[in-house]
Amino acid sequence: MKLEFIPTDYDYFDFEGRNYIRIYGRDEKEKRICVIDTCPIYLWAILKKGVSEPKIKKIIEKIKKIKVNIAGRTTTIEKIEVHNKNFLGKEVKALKIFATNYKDLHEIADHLGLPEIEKRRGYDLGFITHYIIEKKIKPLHWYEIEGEVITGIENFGGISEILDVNLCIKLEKHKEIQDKYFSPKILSYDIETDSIKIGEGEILMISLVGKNFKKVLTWKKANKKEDYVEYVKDEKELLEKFIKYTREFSPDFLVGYFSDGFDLPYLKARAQINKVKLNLSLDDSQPIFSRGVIQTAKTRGITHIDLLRFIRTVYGQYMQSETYSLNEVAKEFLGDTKKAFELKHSSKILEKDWDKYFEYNLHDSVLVYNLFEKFWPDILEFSRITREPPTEITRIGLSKFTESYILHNLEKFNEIPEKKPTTDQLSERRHLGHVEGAFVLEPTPGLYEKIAMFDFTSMHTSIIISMNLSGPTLLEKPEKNSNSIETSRGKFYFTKKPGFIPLMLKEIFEKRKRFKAEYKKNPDPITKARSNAFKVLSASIHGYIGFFGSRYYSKEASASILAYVRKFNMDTIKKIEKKGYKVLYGDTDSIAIKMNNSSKEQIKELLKELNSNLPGIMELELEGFFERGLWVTTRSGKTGAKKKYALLGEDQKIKIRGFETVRRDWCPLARELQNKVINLILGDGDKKRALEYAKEIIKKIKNREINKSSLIIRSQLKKPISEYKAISPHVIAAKKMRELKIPIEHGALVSYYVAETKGKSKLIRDKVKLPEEKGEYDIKYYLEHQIMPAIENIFQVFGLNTKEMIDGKKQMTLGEF
DNA sequence: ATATACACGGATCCCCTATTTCC
DNA sequence: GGAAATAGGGGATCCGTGTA
Repeated sequence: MKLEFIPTDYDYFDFEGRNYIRIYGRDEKEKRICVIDTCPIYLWAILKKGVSEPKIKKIIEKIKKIKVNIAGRTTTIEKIEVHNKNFLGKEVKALKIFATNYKDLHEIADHLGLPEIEKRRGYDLGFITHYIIEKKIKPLHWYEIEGEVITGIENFGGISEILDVNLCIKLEKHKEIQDKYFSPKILSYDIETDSIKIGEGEILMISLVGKNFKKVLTWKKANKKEDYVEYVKDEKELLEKFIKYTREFSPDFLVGYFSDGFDLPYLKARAQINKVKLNLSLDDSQPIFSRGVIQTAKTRGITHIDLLRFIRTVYGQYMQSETYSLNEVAKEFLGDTKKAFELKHSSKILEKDWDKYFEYNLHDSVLVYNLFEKFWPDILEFSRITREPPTEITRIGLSKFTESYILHNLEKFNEIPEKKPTTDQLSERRHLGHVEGAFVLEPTPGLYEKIAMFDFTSMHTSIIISMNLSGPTLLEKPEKNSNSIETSRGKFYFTKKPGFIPLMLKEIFEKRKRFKAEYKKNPDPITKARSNAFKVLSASIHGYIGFFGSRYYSKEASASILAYVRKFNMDTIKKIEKKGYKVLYGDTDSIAIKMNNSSKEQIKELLKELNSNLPGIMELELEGFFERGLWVTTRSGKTGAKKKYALLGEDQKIKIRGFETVRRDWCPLARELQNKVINLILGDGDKKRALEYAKEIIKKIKNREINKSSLIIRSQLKKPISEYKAISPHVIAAKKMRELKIPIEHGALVSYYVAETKGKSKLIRDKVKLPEEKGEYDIKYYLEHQIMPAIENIFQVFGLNTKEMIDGKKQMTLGEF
């Protein structure tokens, strides 16, 4: 049997003591295929230098006798080969030890404590990763495969009987073929329940949305019945129908939003109560829940994806949304929002409102479906680039992205993979403390005209590549013809012989450049996603090297990268100043210059000259020209504030960084006022209006004319309530919520306002009230702690003392500017 | 536990000293 | 009169959220 095949998911099973992989996917006719295969299973034993040939032979004989008995199976050594390999960039002689079961490699490694063996590696990758590296059947690539169709009970104990696929094939041959379009079958779902606590209330309804498929399953009958609503008898039937429809639709991806943490655990809990088997996987198994801090719920074949987790890791840092609620995220990426519906306990929902609830529930699944379509190119590209299946890459963090890429690309360098750090190493690394980071130039507060902004293109990345920085390229002692850098942890030397990490990064960097250009020439979601995936990967390597949990961790390399970052930025600033320009500000990789009377051409000429002196692939770029820029003092008023500025672009767009107006832990009133003030000053140059506007707001606060919703302060609970050492206002708000039985877990966003209270306490936390709580807002607090701090420093730039603004003792005139 | 460091700024914590209160 | 309680100042620390 010969067919075209694209893998979407992998799992594995044991048969007669050996590991077999199961690859789920589709053929060119969109039929469901399961491919069964196995691969050589082995680990590496790196030999000490200078072990003689006869000695090696002896060791091999010894190792061959190793037998491991675990969990009722016996794993034996199949064969041993001697190879010349590289480990951390150095040539080594290593034994490739083949065994029958991947899970037992760890145990075998424990039996290899021979004096001639230096290190044991390559047994901790996970069998699926190992298989993909070994056989190169990568997720979401097309293959022409040949194999025997498995039928009947003889093969693997009747596996084909259980699997709900069109065809089950034992792989014999495979060949990667030219990429072609693949559109996965998607089914999104969302549940509505009577309690937010997992399993505590009944599931009221479940919506399902796929291509040409819309359904809301419910046991609650309403007045008006839309076509998509299907009534069932009770919760048990609701669950059964959900499973039935899902299996019938047979999607590649079953997609939810926060469904690892809510929908699927809830379904599991209710299924248990109702004695229903939640067999959503193609092998008839139930979702597997892992115990980690963030719960995951994995299914096989019909792959469960929690879209929230992917969006959070990949786009979190770049998102405008202040929360990860489906509503905000959908608004940002789709321009669509949830249907308005006030969630209540089912007993309190009026008869006439149920059909609205159904519509609301359906629309949530529609949003999730559309979001998945939007992010599918990203999932596809990340999966292809890191060679890990979607079920993994939608759940891992940035360090794992990088690590997967490295592990899957080691072969080109003949490298043996480094192992994960042990618990001891982890605590040791964590105790090393921080390395000195980037340099930030203190600005002189003021309003400036005509500004040019320079920045280094992918600064950390280009430094790693240009200076050949990484753990394996670090030299133990100084050598001639090496790069060296003075850091806070001493002077470090790096070989000039290109290391595999800088080389890999160079490839990523060049691909990123190429795909970015491709995207600009031919903008479509795929080229955009590809460009973005390489951008994320490229930007994460530096963090990965400095991350204590990584396989290729190096504090020395991390310190050196940052030392170079400081050096290049400071040197460039000095050179610019030498040319007679004033440098207004600089942060890490950026430099803001006052243009004075220079033309744009002259600035570009300066840039060209600066670039001619930069090493390797390093490049300084023109970020843009700006008409005006505003820098303020810190609250103490003694120094210029870093990481806080506003720029007016030539396109009249205002770019605000760091100011309270961009921070979600300030009340909307203060944020909007500050935004308005900055806009008036920067855009129209209208200080008078800005001042008047501020005064108006102050008056309104005093007269209690401000709507409470403008005064709500939001803050995230970053850990369990009990772990807080300092009981701050938002912790009190969280405690209040808990008292009201509103489920509150860490990670939740807490809202509150500061109210006037009778008590004498000066602590703000004693004035905290929840938004629903009755009370009058505290005029003094909002004036002194929200409004004034947001605008004071800005007016101060113009020499205006705002101290008297609140009590209005002194009438301010424009003359004071 | 799940990429890094720098930075701001609010609020509380904590220690010290001065003042007030209580017996 | 003397001990204990309280107030207030100020630096240290905690905490969340930004920038890069």
